Amino acid sequence: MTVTSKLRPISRRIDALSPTNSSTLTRLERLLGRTTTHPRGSLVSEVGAVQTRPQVIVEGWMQRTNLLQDGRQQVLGHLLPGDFVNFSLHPAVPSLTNVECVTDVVLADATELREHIAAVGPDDPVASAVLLLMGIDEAITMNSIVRLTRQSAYERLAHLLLDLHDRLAVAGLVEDDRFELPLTQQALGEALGLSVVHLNRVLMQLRKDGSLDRTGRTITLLEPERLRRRVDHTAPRYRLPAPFPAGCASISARSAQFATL
Amino acid sequence: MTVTSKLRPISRRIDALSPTNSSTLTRLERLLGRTTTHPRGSLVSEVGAVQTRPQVIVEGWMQRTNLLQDGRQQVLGHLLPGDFVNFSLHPAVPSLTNVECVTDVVLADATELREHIAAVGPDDPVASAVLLLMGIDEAITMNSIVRLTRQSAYERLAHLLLDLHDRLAVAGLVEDDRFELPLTQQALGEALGLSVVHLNRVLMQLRKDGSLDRTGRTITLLEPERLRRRVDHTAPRYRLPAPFPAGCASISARSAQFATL
DNA sequence: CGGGGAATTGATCTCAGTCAACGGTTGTGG
DNA sequence: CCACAACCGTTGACTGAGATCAATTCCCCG
Repeated sequence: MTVTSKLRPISRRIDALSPTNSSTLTRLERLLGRTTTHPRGSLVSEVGAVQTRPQVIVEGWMQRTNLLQDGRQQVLGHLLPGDFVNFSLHPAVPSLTNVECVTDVVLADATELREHIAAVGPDDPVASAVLLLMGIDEAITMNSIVRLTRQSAYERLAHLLLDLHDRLAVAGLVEDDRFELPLTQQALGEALGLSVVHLNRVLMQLRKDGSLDRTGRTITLLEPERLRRRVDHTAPRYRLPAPFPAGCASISARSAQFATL
Repeated sequence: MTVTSKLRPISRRIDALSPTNSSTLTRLERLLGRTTTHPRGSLVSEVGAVQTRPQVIVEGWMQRTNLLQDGRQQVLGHLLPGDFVNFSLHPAVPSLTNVECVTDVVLADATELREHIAAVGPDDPVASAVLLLMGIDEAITMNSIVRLTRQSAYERLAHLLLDLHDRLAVAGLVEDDRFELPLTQQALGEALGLSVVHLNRVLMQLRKDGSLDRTGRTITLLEPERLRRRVDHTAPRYRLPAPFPAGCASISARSAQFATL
C-alpha cells in the first residue's frame, strides 16, 4: 500500500510507519465515525472536562493550551492532521489541557476505533498500528521537552519548525520542504516561551541564514538537513525498520532501532 | 483498602487514585515479577533500544535523559517509586530516552501485568487502574512542559519541587512535607534548563523566602500551599472523585473533574 | 587527613524581555 | 468603493534575568 493520495492523514501516518496492507487501512477507516467541523478559534475540549469522544484530525491544526493565572496563555503542543484528540484507552479520563482550533478543523469520531482496540489484543494489525502511533505521540512530546530545555531561542525555533515539518511530511502535507504554517508569531512565541518581539528577530535570523523562506503562511525549509545538524534535532521515529527476519530473537539493540525519517 | 503501610508504591498510587478493594491490589502485585537491583549511575535503557521488559520502580529514583551533541546532558523527567519504566501496551517499542539510576534502584518486572491488560478489556479493575496511572504519567509530562514554558527560574524550580513533593506524597514517601531529594544541583539545573550557578541562587532565594528548608538531601516545603499559589502550580489529579451516582449520564463538565490532591 | 565532587559566592557579559512606535494587511461597515 | 479599525509583523532603545568564568568553601569518603 503506497498509493496514499486519497487517504486520510491518519492512514498515511500508519502507512508511513510501516508499509501496511490496504485491507488494514480500509478496516481502520471503517472504524472512524462521522466527521464534524469546528471553526477557527473554537475550544474543542476544556481542561478537566471528562472526554467522551476520542477523535482524529482529518483536516486543520489545533493546539493544546493552558491558561496561567496572570492571563497569559501557554501553548503546550500542536495537533496536526492524523493526530488523535482526547484519545485514551481508558473510556473516561479528563482532558489534561484545553484543545482549541487554530484553523477550521474537521474531526472524525474515533469511539469505535477505541472500542475495537480495547476488544482485540495488541496483535491485531489495526490495534498494533494505533498503539505505535500513540508511542510516537509520546516521542513528539518528549521532543518538545528537549526543545524547551535546550536554551537558545534560535535552536528552539528551528527545532520546532523541523518537528512540524517532519510530522506534516508524514501526513502528506509537505512538498519540496514547503508547508503551511497557520500560526501567528504570537502563538509560536507562546509555544516556545519566547516574547513575540524576540521570536520575530530569531525568525528573521533564520531567513538571513538562508535556512528559511516565508511567503504569507507558507514556510519553506531551504536546507532542512543542514539545519537539523546545526541545532541537533532528532526526528521522532516515524518509520519502522523492515520487519525482523523470522525467528530472530537476538537482534542487537543497535540494529533494532527504529529508522529515522 | 487504606492500610497502605506495607504496600509497594505502585499499589499506593493506585489506592490513592481511588480507594480500591484489597483483592484488586493483591491481584496487581501478583502480576509483578521478580525484582532486580541496579546501582546508582547505571543505565537501564538506552534511547532507541527496543524494550522487552516493562518494569515498575519499587524503590529509588531514576531519570530520563538525553545527550546533546556538544556533550551537555538534559534531564527530561524523573521516575519515582511506583512509576512505570518502559511500559507500553505495544510489546516492542524502542525507548524514547535513556533511563538511568539516580540512586540505587529496585525494579519489578511488569511483563505479566502488561499481558494481563492486553488480554482483558479496560473494564477489568486492574487494567482500568493501570490505564488511569498511564494517563497521570501523561499529566506529569504536561506539567513539566508547563513548567519549562513558564519563564522565571524561581517559578520553575518551585514548580518542580511541588510536583515531586506531590508525587512522592502519593507514593507514601513524604512526611510533614519533608522528603528526600537525591538530586545534585547540577541535575536539577539540567532538568530545568538552568545553569548550576543560577539554580543555586534561586534555591537560596527559596530558603530566604521561608518556602524551603534543606538539611543534607532532605527537603522540607514549609508552606507548600502558599508556594503553590505563588507560582500557579496545579497538581496532577492523583485522586479520582467519588464514583458517580448510578445512571448519572449528564453530570456537568465542571463537577466531573478529577479532584485535586 | 588528604582529595574530589558538590555547594556557594563574586564579577562580568549577553541573550532575551519590555516598552514603544510604525507599516502592512485584512475585513467590515458606511 | 472607501475609510476605519484591528491585528499582525517589523524595528529601535533600553533593561534585566540568567549564563559564563573564576575562586573558595564545604562535605563526604576512602
